[in-house]
Amino acid sequence: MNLTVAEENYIKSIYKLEEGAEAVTTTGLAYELDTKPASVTDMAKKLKEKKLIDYEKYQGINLTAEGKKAALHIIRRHRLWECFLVDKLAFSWEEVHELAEELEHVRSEKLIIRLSDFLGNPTIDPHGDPIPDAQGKLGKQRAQISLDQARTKRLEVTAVSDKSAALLEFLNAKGIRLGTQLEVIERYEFDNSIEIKIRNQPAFTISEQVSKNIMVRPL
Amino acid sequence: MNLTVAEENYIKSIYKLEEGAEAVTTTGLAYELDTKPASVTDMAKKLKEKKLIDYEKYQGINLTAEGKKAALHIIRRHRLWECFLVDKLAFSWEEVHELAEELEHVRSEKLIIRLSDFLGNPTIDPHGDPIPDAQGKLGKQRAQISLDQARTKRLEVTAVSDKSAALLEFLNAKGIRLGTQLEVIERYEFDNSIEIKIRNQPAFTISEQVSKNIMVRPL
DNA sequence: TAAAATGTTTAGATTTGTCTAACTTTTATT
DNA sequence: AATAAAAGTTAGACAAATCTAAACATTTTA
Repeated sequence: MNLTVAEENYIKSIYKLEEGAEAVTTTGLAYELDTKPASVTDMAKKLKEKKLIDYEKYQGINLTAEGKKAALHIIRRHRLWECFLVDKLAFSWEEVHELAEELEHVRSEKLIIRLSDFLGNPTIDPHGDPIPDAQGKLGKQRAQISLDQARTKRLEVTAVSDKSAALLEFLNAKGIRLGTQLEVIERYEFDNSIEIKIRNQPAFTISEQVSKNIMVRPL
Repeated sequence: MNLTVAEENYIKSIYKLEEGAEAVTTTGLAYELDTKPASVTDMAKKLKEKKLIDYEKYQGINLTAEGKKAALHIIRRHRLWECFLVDKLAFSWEEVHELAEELEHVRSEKLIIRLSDFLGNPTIDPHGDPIPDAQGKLGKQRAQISLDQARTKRLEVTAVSDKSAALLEFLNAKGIRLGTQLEVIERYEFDNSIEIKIRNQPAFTISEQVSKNIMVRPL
């Protein structure tokens, strides 16, 4: 299956939205891809033709098995390049998403296998997301929960679900990275903000916007 | 200056043909890019508009100073990726050209600077070609001469000018790589073939086709 | 349940890069 | 120098990916 860059981006975004359990709507996908609903409808017809998605007029979009497999291969490439950029070229986690968006479209099975070997076949990327293997299989993911939903006091950061430079820079500034251990001091119901503390540093408060995107596991 | 992938490929090919001292003709460029003369004429108008080439109807194509600078940056990216593929991912020299053709179009100054650092700021690529620096400057190139024109008996291979997998695989098979020391045993005028010997191995004959593409320096 | 609001699709246009076929200019040949 | 051949250009078409504006379908809400 030979996909264009645009097709690959659609497949990846559909996969992402499907994971979030929402039905994939024309508008939602347009928003995700920063394009217009009309463009999504056009592309949906093409991807249906290629049997990568199930699509009926007005009925939303879903990946077929084949589409899912394609998505996992693209995601594998993306996450391996992110590892390369952080581990080998010393980029910080907020810089790599954009670059990996471009590198991921270089299609060579051999390149990706060698890159993975070179990196020591990593299983998670710099944001804590799991890397599919060469067959497109995702290792069973540790049960993750977002910080705003966690109900224990002591937690460890396992991933970040929003990869925007803005959020990641904020987390850098606060000293929050993968593996950081947190203690929840207080939850404020009126705005769902949370007061947290890292080690012996002074406590600080983060908004629901932020805590929703921090994935944690209980300690 | 923001170039499309197609524009970058044109600029790179024009640079290559200009180096070969030939005037860059519509047909020659079409052949180099595996496209049609009509397409070249179309693109020439665009590149002239962007002031990257000098072009007048029927008068051939030449890079402007700005065009040359752009070309050198693209070539820098290409050659650095080739180094990465060979040095870090253990690809052989005949495999990397194609992959680098894709990787070179990821435009990020920072990425390329870091990649270069990571590789130890190499100055020649796996085919013996010099790598332009971050300012687009080419280190003064060692005077190179092709094997078919060399007139001394003992020579060292410094570069290969044709990067096709076919030629490079042939050279692999014969044990010819960068740095290989050769002795010319005989030159046959009727077909310009050359009999050469490596170390203590048996002599063998190569065609003019091949010897034209092996760059050497006298020992 | 009918009207309004929201969401989706279609139709037609645009941009980029390409092509073929016809035409023009330049170069080579007699 | 006239003409033939080669090289280069133009015109018009096409595919991919996008857009706007208008039409259509579904969902919400009053």
